[in-house]
Amino acid sequence: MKISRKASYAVRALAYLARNEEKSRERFLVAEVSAAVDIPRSFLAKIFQDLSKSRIVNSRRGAGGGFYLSRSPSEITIRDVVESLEGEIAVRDCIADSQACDYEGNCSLKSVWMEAQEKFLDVLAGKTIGELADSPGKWREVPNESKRG
Amino acid sequence: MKISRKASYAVRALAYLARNEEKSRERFLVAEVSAAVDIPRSFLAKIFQDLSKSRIVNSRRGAGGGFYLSRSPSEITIRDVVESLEGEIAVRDCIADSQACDYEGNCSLKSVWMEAQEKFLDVLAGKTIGELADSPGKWREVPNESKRG
DNA sequence: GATTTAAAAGACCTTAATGGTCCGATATAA
DNA sequence: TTATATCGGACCATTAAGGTCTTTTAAATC
Repeated sequence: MKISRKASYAVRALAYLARNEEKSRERFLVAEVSAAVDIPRSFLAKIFQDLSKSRIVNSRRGAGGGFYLSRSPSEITIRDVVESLEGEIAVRDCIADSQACDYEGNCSLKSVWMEAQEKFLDVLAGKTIGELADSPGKWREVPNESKRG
Repeated sequence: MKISRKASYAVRALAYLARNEEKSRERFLVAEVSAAVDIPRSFLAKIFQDLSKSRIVNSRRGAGGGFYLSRSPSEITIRDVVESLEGEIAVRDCIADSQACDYEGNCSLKSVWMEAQEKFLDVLAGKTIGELADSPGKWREVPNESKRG
C-alpha cells in the first residue's frame, strides 16, 4: 500500500510550477525544476513525459522549449497527478479486471476494497496543486541513496 | 497502491474459519483450509504464522493441533488482518518515519496522504471477518500461474 | 542550411518487494 | 517412539520501483 515516489515527485514538481508561473514565466526546463525541487534530473524528465501524455502539462521541444501547466493549478487535483503516474489505480486486481477473481455475482470482499479505495481517492481528488502551492514552506523527500541509517 | 495478495488470502482464509467454526470445529489444519479456499499450502502456512504472531489466530502444534480464531469473528476487522500481514501501513514513508522527508514543520502534502490513508483504513476497520463470513457466496482469486491471457 | 537547444522515446540497469517453496527443528498426542 | 503439525528460516523466481543513458525528433536561431 504505497504511493510511488514518482507520483509524489510529480506533485512536488507541479507545485513548483504553480508557485512560479505567475512571475511572467512561460515554460520550465526540467533542468531548472530538477535543481529547484531536488529530484534527479533524468527521472524528472520521465515524470514530465507522463504528465504530458495525460495532458496535465504541455510541452514544447527545442530551443526556448520546456514544460508548462496545461490548465489552472486549481483545476489539477492530486488524484489526477497520481493517476497520471501510476495509471488506473486498483488496490486489488479484481477492481480493475473482473476476471482476476472468478467469483460470480457481487463479492462482499471486493466491495470493501472498492469502498476503501474510493474514500482514499476522494481525498486526493479534493486537494489541488493550486492549494498545495499556496501553502507555505518547502519540503524535500530524502532521496534513495542518501537515506540515513 | 496495492493490497498484497497475501493479505487478501488471509481474509479469505479467516472467513472460512469463521464460517465453519460453529459446527463443533475446534482446530483447522492448514492443509484443509488450503484445499477449501484454494490457496497454495505452504504460502498459507506462512500466512497463518503471521496471523498467529499478531494473535488473530492461536495455534497448537503436533498431533491434533492446528489453528483457530483467537476471538470472535465479529471482533476481527479487515484492517486488523491487513496490518497483521503487511505491518504498519504507510502510503508514503514520511507517514511512518518523520525523517523520511526533511521538511520542518507540518507539510501540507503529508497531511493529504495521511487523511487519505485514514479514510482508507477506516473502511477496513468498519468491516469484520464475521460480517464477511455471513455474506453469501464463494469467491476465489485466480492464482498467479494460471492467469488467463 | 547548419547549429544549438530541449523534449520524446526507449533501452537499460540495480535494488527491493511480492509471491511463493522447502526443509529442519520443535512441540504434542497417542 | 512414532506420527502429526506448526515454527523458523533459508531460499528462489518474477515483477515493480527507482533511476540512468543514448538516440531521435522538433523548434528556434545564426
